[in-house]
Amino acid sequence: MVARKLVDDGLHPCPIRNVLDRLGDRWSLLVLRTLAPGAMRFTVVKRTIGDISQRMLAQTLRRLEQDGLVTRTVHPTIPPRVDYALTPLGQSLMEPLDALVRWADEHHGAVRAARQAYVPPTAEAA
Amino acid sequence: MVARKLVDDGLHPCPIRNVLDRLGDRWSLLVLRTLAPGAMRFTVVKRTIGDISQRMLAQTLRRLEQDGLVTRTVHPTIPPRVDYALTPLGQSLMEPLDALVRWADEHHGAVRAARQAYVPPTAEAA
DNA sequence: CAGTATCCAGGATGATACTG
DNA sequence: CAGTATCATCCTGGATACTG
Repeated sequence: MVARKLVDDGLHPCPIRNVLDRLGDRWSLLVLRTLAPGAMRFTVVKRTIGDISQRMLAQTLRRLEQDGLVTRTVHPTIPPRVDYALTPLGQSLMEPLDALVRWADEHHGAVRAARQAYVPPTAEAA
Repeated sequence: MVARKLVDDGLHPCPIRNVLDRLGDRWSLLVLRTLAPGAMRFTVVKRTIGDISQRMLAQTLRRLEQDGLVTRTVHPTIPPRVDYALTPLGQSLMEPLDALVRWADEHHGAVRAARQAYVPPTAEAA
């Protein structure tokens, strides 16, 4: 989802779409899952995901924090150190999320196969 | 997810991201859920969702069909009639999907509250 | 009815550079 | 280290018009 301003008030009339739209961006779910094992520093999250830009990670973490899914803890040291962790709310999301991931894991074979076998409707020239 | 070409080969190295990226667009999950009760005509799906354009619905249905989640049945009548329905694979997705929706339904209150209470880090001028 | 083709705007994302 | 600011890009999705 995507073109709709993801950063807006998040006030889609339908509460489900309201929440799901946020998780539907490219990184939220991934970041959430990365944090699942426990608190982690900014850089570690970045390295773990690999192909996320500093900008996107910061932005995503902000939104997750804003939604109450993640906490941000600043350690006043030099160099600075900031830890991110799931809140109880964030952890409660892990369960349904894991279920979805499990589905993806179990069925991606079928999906790939379907994509392979797919013949566009236009070719109905039988 | 979003900026990445959703229509690409869908060959993200990680199978989970590969599948999830597809479902992460603005309409897929919604269309899937709309079809959950049973086969439905194009127009009915469109009306049920309400705020989806003809273009987006057609495109979304195509992708779902391509991924083996939905079937497309053409009745050679005039005017034409096309029914869409979930495949067994599509139905198997309903379960984890419902779990996610249930989560959203149960916790959107908490999320909204968090958004309300949120104070951006910059304001740390205590 | 069920789509497809085209045009267009907004926005999500990435790269780069700079700061505390 | 942990960000923020800015710039450029290119995708997503809406609107509209046309077809079988």
